[in-house]
Amino acid sequence: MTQDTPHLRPKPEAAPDTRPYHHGDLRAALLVAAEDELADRGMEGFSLRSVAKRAGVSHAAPAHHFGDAKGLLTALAAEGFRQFLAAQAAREAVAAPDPASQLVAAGLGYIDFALSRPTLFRLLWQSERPDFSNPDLGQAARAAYSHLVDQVTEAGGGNTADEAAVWAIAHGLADLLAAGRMMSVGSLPAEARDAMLVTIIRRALPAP
Amino acid sequence: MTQDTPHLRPKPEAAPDTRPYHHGDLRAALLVAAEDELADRGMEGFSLRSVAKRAGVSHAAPAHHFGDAKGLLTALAAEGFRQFLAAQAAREAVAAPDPASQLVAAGLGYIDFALSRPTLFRLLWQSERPDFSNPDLGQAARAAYSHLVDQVTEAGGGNTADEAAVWAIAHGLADLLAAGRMMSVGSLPAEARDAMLVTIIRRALPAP
DNA sequence: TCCGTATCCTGACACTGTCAAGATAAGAGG
DNA sequence: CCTCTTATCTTGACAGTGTCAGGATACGGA
Repeated sequence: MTQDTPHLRPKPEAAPDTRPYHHGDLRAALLVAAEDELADRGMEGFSLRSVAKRAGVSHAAPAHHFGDAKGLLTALAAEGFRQFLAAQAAREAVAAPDPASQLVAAGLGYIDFALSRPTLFRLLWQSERPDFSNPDLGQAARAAYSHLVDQVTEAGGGNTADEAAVWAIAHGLADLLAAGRMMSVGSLPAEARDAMLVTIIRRALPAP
Repeated sequence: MTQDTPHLRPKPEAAPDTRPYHHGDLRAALLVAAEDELADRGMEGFSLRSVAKRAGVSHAAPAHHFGDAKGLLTALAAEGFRQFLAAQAAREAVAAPDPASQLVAAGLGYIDFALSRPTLFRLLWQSERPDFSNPDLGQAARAAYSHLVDQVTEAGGGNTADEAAVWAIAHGLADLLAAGRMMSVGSLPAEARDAMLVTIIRRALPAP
């Protein structure tokens, strides 16, 4: 949900030409700005001062809401994990109700998320910047894992190998496609690409 | 901006500064120092000045050999891809000679590399810092991909889905294990872990 | 109304990467 | 042996970064 930041965002009845001293909902605005920053400059070009500038606020303002940069990225990662689960749920909602189809749909949602928000995907899975001992983030991350385990169990798998195989193949596809490294699949048109992904993911499913 | 910082740096005339003005093989030393830096401080804590300090050289010395930080990381990534292939070759050398076993061995080598050098693995596959249009790096990266395609072809698979499935499952396992996210597999003792990985990778192999 | 306090700003510091200019050593040609 | 050229390395500077300290502002009760 990248917003286009056209101009100021005053409360409708506020003074039109002067930005109020108090932002109103700076915390949410900073999270939006942080995701825009990640999308624009990548994980390694991320700058806290630039995020503050995007939100139209001084360079030290984020500290009051998030402590430091790690705190901001921790909050963003927690929100990201929730949206990550939502992307899977969106695919599951339009898939056949049998467990195997639901599991494949979850894999497609996994990949959808990585393709539509590649840098946020990296923040969740590969970055060392979020604080994963944070309770909120830890809970959000565990929820994602639990969802996988539940789906595999319902699809008939019960052991470690079943879980790991499905997880690894979905994650591997997501990561390689998000990084633009798997062009043989990534350059296909959306429909053909989805069909290909379904074929691949089905290989890792527990044998019936 | 520390202009009047007291430089308490007594260059001892009496004490022999045995370090010669010219290093001798600074380029190689910087590559070693850079990998140490990545291993110690992670991808996001990497500092060019710190690398120079590790090599016992001034902060601007790396510029002459690599241009800028991107240049250093590009050279390191090229070297990394060659070691990445070497890790696969090491596993292949001790595996059965049939194509399927060789392909599984390559997958184990893929994972070995990610586990023994996790940050370097990220530099190769997820970082935006290396310049992948660099000829040397491009060639090294293509060699890794060609090796995969060759192995899959010999193992009887010929289509895109075959290649992608094996690649994705090896890469997914490597990335999740290197990040410490797949503890159900990662916490196993080495021998049991390898057996588990073989079981998982075989699922993605082309059907005979 | 008034005041406590959450919110936000300004200024400073130690870092970072990169550029410019000078110092030093190695090697080639006489 | 002596100069000259060139590659190598150092020093110093600048803008940008994250974070801390202290001051300014305005919201929300009392």
